[in-house]
Amino acid sequence: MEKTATRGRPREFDVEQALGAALRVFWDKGYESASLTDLTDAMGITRPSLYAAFGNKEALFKRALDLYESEKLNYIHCAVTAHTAKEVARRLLEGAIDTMTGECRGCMHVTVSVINDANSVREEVLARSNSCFDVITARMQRAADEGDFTQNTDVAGLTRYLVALVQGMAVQSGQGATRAELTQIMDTALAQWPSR
Amino acid sequence: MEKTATRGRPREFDVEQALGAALRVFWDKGYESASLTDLTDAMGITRPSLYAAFGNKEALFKRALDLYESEKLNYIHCAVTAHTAKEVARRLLEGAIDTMTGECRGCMHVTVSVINDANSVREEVLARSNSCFDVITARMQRAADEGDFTQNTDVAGLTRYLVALVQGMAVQSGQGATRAELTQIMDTALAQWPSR
DNA sequence: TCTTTTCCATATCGTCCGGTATATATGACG
DNA sequence: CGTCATATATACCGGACGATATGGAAAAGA
Repeated sequence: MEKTATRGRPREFDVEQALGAALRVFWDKGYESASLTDLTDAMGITRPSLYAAFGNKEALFKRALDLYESEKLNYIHCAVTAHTAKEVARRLLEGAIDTMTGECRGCMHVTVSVINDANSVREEVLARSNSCFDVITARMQRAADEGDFTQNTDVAGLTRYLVALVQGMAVQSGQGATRAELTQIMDTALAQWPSR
Repeated sequence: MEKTATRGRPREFDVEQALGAALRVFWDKGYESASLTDLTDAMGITRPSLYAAFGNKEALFKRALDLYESEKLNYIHCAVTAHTAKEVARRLLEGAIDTMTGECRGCMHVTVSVINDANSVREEVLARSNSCFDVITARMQRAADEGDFTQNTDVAGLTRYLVALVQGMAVQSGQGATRAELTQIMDTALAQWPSR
């Protein structure tokens, strides 16, 4: 999609690196609270360079969101390949902990969607958040069909429950919880999981 | 604390009612995203009236936070009076659902604390959030001392787990989850609870 | 009624916001 | 080298932000 224009003065900064820096800012502050000054400072570029490379703040955010999902939420698609529902849950919670104790705290979907602001970006994040939910629901439904649960289990409820745990860990992580404390949550949940 | 000055022209609006309106705005939008225009529109007063009655935006927020805790989070102090740990959990989750499906969605503590902004108000909210956590921890520790759990239970972990569920429900509620969907989460959690 | 006190309405302050116009620097191509 | 296309740097735009100065309206006390 990027034009490989050789004509003219070449760009002095690395677009992917700048995008990574922008992601970290949005991840921390959400959309509205991340100012252009925050962004350009973190990206090490000037305002006109940002607009030339990405269009505007909203387009930059969507690019950052794509990067977030492909690099930071890939653990979800990885987790659903596990062979049992409990192993799916374990990998989901572990993946969440790894992501949330890495370069930034919390979850970008949560951070952006929690504020009931009428900004255009929230709808996009909600849709993507629901998409993650659907992936897990489908996997849990398969587990139910395969007789993976010890008792009659409400699949939608169990999925919502699992996602709520991840979102709760995101909140606590953003509030300063350590990796050990997040692991306590995971261990407590897995000790109660309704299947082998 | 309010001066009962009979001298001069009396105030034309009801302070408590205006405070309730301000609470709903902060509850929806958090601190920074709630503009003075949002607030005065909802409160039905003008800017100078707001400043005369409450001092400034930050002071108004703290007053609203007090109101939120005394009117909306009282279910926590009510829940910990239950006789078993499981009943405590049930009342906590039920109270959370009731609060989050009332006049506003989500949890004000969550909304304000997820944004990693350096504003002065966040620290206050984090402290109060931790205070809620401590109340539940103390109750769960008592339950453990009274032999309330079926297996050896990590009290801090179980508390974090329970709080994570409430916070996750807050996130989903803010994302549009219905009361029935939140109840699914509660039912799933209680069906697995590690005690009678 | 007159003074005092406080409230309300309007208009405005300085600052930061997202976004851009203008001018200059730099490198590819002929 | 000269030309052209594009990047960068500076300074700026209109608008929204939190907060206030100012002036008139209204009610209590003398």
